[in-house]
Amino acid sequence: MAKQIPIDNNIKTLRFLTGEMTQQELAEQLGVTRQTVAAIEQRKYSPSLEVAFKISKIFGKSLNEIFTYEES
Amino acid sequence: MAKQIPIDNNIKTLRFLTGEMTQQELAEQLGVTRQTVAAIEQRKYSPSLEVAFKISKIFGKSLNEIFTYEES
DNA sequence: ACTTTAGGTTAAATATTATTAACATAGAGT
DNA sequence: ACTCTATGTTAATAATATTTAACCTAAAGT
Repeated sequence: MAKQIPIDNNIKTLRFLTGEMTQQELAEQLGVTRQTVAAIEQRKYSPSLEVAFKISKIFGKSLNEIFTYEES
Repeated sequence: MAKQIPIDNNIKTLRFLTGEMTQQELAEQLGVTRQTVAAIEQRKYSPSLEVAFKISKIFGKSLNEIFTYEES
């Protein structure tokens, strides 16, 4: 199990609430690769603010509704 | 004038609304350097989500109250 | 059994963000 | 005029995010 970063997200849940959207479809809308979406969902690393904003826009949620910062 | 990234912020304003906080003081609270704070304020690049969350916490504002994404 | 699709995972390369040190300017205070 | 303090700026480097390609498994459809 690889190390996780301290920022959690509910992208995976939101994908399924949005018509069974696949990682691939989300990636295309974001302009990133499928592996990047997978890595973000698994908290391998946190996305750039720009990608975070695009995700936020796609799901119609505020940044804070999607991402949460877990204090160490 | 160097290129600007598409994410705006009002960190500079918030610093002054918070007891004349300097870039140096903010940088120390964030655990980054003064130059990083200066670069972010001038939109040289957007901060990592983690740094963005720390800024958000220091000023007691949501991410969307501090950062805005400007559509191209 | 075969094929397709979704997703997990890894390694190596590239792009972007952040650090450090240095030098510059402008304003305030003495 | 001199001295701080805050800030802007640049170059080189380090750290992190993202890409690309590859291989793997599981589930569903045929």
